[in-house]
Amino acid sequence: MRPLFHPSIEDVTVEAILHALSDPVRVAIFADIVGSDCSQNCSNFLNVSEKPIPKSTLSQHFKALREAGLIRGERRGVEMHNTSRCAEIEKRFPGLIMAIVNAHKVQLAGRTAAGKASQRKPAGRSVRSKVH
Amino acid sequence: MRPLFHPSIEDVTVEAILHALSDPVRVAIFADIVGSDCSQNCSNFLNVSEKPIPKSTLSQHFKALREAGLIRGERRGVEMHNTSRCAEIEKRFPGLIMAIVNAHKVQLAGRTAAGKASQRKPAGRSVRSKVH
DNA sequence: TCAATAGTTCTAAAAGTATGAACTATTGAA
DNA sequence: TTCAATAGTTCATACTTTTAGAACTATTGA
Repeated sequence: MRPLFHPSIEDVTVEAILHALSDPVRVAIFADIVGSDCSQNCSNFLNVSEKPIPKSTLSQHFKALREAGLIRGERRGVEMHNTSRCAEIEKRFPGLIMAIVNAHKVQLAGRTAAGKASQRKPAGRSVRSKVH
Repeated sequence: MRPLFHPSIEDVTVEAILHALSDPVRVAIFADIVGSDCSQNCSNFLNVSEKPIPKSTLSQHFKALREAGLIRGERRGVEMHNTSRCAEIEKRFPGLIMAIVNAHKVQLAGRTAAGKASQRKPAGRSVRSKVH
């Protein structure tokens, strides 16, 4: 178990950030870490989606967020303590994180409203499970 | 050759936008379309990267941008006319596109400066070609 | 009608992602 | 201590997505 890799802020790229946050599970995790910016560990996120997510998958998602420079993971005894690197990223790419987190709120609000109004499922196809 | 698909603005998702713009070639294309928001066709982009990009790949990139709702493609005689859907997206997700395009400018500026100062290649590993 | 041009679609290979199983590290009890 | 429990990582492999050459389609102008 080699120590976790965290890129230094100059090595953080927009592409990596966008890629990391283009996955619904990862934004959910990230939004949560940003929201309550304190103790957060993997097992809290076993149910971010409808289906429970296997822990190996979750671990990979955390790795993706870490390596994109979005979060910092630190071992606290037996579990993991994750914090967002918002402040650093804000300096490097002003407004980026805010805009993305905001857009997600808008989208979620829209979906909730639509669901309440007509009890239908969201129309948008998932990026990941799209059939070509 | 079925007519090109364009999602209606309500069906555009943040995930799809981020995913589309998490590819260096696609942001380059998109930034270009946004910048000079007029006639733009695929063959103008055969050299956006160091290596020339095959036209089938380019076509797929344009498709990705279209299906994410970022651009609109319209046939103009023998070639394609692409325009950004920034205005619509700005209404749905205020500030999102601006922040992303901006972040890319910052990154590009940083890389150019670093290159001029020390003639070294950018340190960041590509998201796409990362070895695990 | 035909050649040239611009782009799409098809297909197979390459790259990336998900997940069960095995493994590692830390803690707190017996 | 030693050991079981807990939390997370790594490995192997199946599955999905992306890439790019080849074949195809649509439009134009000679």
